[in-house]
Amino acid sequence: MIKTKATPIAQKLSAYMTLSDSDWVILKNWQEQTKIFSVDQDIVHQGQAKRAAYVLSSGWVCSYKLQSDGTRQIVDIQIPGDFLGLRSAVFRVSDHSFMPITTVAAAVVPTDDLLATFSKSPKLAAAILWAVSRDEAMLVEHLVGIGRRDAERRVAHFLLELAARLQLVGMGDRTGYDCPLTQYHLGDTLGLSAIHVNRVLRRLREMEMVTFQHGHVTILDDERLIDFAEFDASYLDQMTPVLG
Amino acid sequence: MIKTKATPIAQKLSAYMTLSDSDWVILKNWQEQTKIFSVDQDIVHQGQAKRAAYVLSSGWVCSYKLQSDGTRQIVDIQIPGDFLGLRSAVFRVSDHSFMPITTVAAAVVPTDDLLATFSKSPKLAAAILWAVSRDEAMLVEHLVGIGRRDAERRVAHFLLELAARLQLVGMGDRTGYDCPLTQYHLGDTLGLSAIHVNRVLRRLREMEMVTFQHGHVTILDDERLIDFAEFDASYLDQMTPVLG
DNA sequence: CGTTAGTTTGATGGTCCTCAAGCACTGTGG
DNA sequence: CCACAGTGCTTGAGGACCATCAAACTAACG
Repeated sequence: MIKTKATPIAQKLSAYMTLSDSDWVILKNWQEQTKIFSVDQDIVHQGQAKRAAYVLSSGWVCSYKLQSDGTRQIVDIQIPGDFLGLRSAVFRVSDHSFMPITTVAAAVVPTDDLLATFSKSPKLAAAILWAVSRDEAMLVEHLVGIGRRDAERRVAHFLLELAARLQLVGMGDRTGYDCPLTQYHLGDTLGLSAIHVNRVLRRLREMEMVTFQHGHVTILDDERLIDFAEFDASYLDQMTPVLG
Repeated sequence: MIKTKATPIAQKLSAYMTLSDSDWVILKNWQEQTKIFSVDQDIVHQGQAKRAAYVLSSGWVCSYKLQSDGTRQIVDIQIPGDFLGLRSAVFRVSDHSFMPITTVAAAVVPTDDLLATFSKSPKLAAAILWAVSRDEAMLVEHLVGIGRRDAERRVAHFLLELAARLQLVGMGDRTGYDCPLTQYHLGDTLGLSAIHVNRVLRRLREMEMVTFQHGHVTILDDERLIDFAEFDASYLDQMTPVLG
């Protein structure tokens, strides 16, 4: 298999376990039907005749919940290689909404295909379950961050998590990554006001640990930042399966 | 089937879908091996020869994460009928820890039995997946609460969620329920200090909406409380399956 | 009857929000 | 080519919300 042509999802899953040739073909076939979403155009699932999940092939998405007073809580940020609406493909949940942050290309995976994959390749099924499990671990970490970390650690931790995730799909390295999020996105993700996010970013910059300017996150002092944020990446990659 | 002998898990799942006689038997068989945990004795999964999940039959548990500075974030509260360590039965995740809040009786469900159940009864499998999905919806709602609700709404919302969950297993009604949580538990769950929780509870009491005293939550004004907390129970029960 | 766990209240201060305004950059239409 | 609007970033001032420290009180329990 030619690795340079690997889709983000294939890159991500193969970092977790060795995929067989047929697995690669299955993942490649998922790319057949692709949808494009443009910015600020809500990705809606309701009322579709055929229920489907998506896999992001390019672009960023956020899943969020709106409250009656107009405030928004971003629950999760999706980057290429991430699933989108996997649960809502199986359950008719009144769940969160999705909104593209950039222009997005997403592969459509019909529920039937997904279930077929599960029976065709138990290994791939395990890999997908791993990805889902990882998402939930991130959700827990997110909760801990908002509940029990101060603003600076919260921002630092989030930027580091993004770094780790992006590296897995080849969209960044130890020195940094491109990031289309605005300070409003950061605020709504971390339970802070955008204004406070700005001040926090300034302080982190002054501490010469990380900068976030012009759509690019630059990690100046890897080690000190990780130490400061008490970032422990184990929740992202130390998950090994019992079965398979 | 005699409903009075129903276990909490059976009660909960049957509220969601009609279970066949054989399903009831499977659930009953899960009760064969039961473990007792006493208060403050951590429930640990690591290093066990045979991996297993638990189903709470009585007592309350909390799952939490500790931080290096000593603060604790409670991620979820488990009540009778809830699963415990379902994911960590399948994945070797470095996940959160569990601690009993009261003395706890938990049915041990070996991973093998669980997987066997999935193939034996697709309907029961769907019901279990529903329960898991519901847990994640609660996690999301928890995140939104901590991120974007003020302390009073946060407490009110949490007490209402507990009410709804407990009613499903017959441990409470519209007027209230017994609750073994301390104000420290509430604080660590909601990202508040226990002291502030106390003040908030006093205010809610003075507003004559809800009281929490002597281990009992009394809902004084159902309607006004729901309105105040902007509590929308749909994330708890409006989830219907696409399949099955 | 002393000990411990949990609740309650007061005082003080810090973190973070809100309001307000200025700045930089981008794309658009006259 | 430039005015202008729109979006996002930046900084300041003032204040609300909630944490922390301290201490008294109550209930449960051996």
